[in-house]
Amino acid sequence: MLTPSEKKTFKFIQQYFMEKGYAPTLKEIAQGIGINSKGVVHRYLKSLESSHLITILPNRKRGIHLNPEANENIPLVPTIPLLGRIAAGHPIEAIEGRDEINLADFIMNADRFALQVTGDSMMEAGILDGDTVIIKHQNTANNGDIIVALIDGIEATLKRLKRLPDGMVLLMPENKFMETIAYEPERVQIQGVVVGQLRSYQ
Amino acid sequence: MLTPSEKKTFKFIQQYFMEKGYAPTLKEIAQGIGINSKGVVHRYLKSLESSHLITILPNRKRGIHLNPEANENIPLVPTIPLLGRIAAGHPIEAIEGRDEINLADFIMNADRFALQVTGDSMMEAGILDGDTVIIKHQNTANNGDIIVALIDGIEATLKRLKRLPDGMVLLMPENKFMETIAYEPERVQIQGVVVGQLRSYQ
DNA sequence: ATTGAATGTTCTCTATTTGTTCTCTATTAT
DNA sequence: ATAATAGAGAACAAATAGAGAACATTCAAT
Repeated sequence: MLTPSEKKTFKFIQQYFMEKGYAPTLKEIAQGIGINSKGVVHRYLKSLESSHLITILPNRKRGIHLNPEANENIPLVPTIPLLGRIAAGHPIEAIEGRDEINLADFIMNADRFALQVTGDSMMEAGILDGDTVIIKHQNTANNGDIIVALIDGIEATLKRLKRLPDGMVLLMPENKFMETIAYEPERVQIQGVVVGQLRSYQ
Repeated sequence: MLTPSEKKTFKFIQQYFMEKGYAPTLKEIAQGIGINSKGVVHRYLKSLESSHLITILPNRKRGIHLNPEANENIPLVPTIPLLGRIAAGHPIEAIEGRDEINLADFIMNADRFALQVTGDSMMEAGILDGDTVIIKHQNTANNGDIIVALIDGIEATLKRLKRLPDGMVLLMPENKFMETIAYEPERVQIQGVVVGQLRSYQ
């Protein structure tokens, strides 16, 4: 069980690692968490090590390793540290005010469910074959929303929605090799709207 | 059976845990439930402990554990139902064996963190401007992995990795308007590998 | 190989915060 | 009246937080 100071220390190390690519010195950690004593920092590191969150290479300068599979961090809150913003050609830049992502906020909710996407019809919108989309269940949608639509009560499809002034409903794929199709409104039933998307590379 | 004050105390502790990830002090609980006396809080905690709702680590600061069985109402594992597979032109098809996605498996781990992506350099790999990528911290990577690389110790970038037989390192964007650049291996430091990606449309 | 500065390690000391155990009082329902 | 519930707050013990000195080790420059 970590004390707040130990948690703070751990987060600082993670952040430092990302920005610089190597571990901080004790002095840098001390400054980073707002104290002066290297000795105190060392004590915190020992504690983090016995929680298996880090490994200390004895006597090595910047000899701190972040441990891969550390389950001490029993996540009551499904969060993951958000370390910053990455853009080609710049150092990683911290994001003010937000330092973690709460997955519960991000996705979970009673009326949400997931679908696994097959096919490339939404490729150009960044939704690839194999991705999972999070759908909010609702029967209406706005122009431009990506929706799950049921056509003629049988076919299900994931498309971007556009309603024409004359009432026709366009279902537009995001793939230049596929065609937009127009339907009479009574043939199209909206089942939900895409509110999130996730992909695993493992 | 719990008295109203004890229930209030328990709920406060649960809430605090969700928000901070560690237990509150007696003083914080007292403030949280609107009283002044630490002693009174301690009495409530003893009662909660004998109801097996919590465990108290003696003399430890913030030494309160929530007992798992007591947390049925609060989802320990963040999951979302996986309803099936959607492909253009077919009804939604159920996926056997898997009926929910565990976000904790998906993402969380001590050596994972998130970065927010700026720019379109990985657009054709389905990673768009504004997306969040989940990075696993590691110093090596395989050909074809999408990595966070630090170039000359300064620039950070998200690219696909390819090593040439002659030792040069290619960092390849997934955008036909951008160019692959080759670096001497010593200029490129691998900071992590993309293991997941998420996007919110809200 | 030597040297010196930087860094890691181990301490002791101090202060503050927090947990624990009391006793005392007030209110409410049975 | 009695018991159960709520609360205040004092007194003490223990954990946490921090400073900083002293020494050991590493590492880069010479």
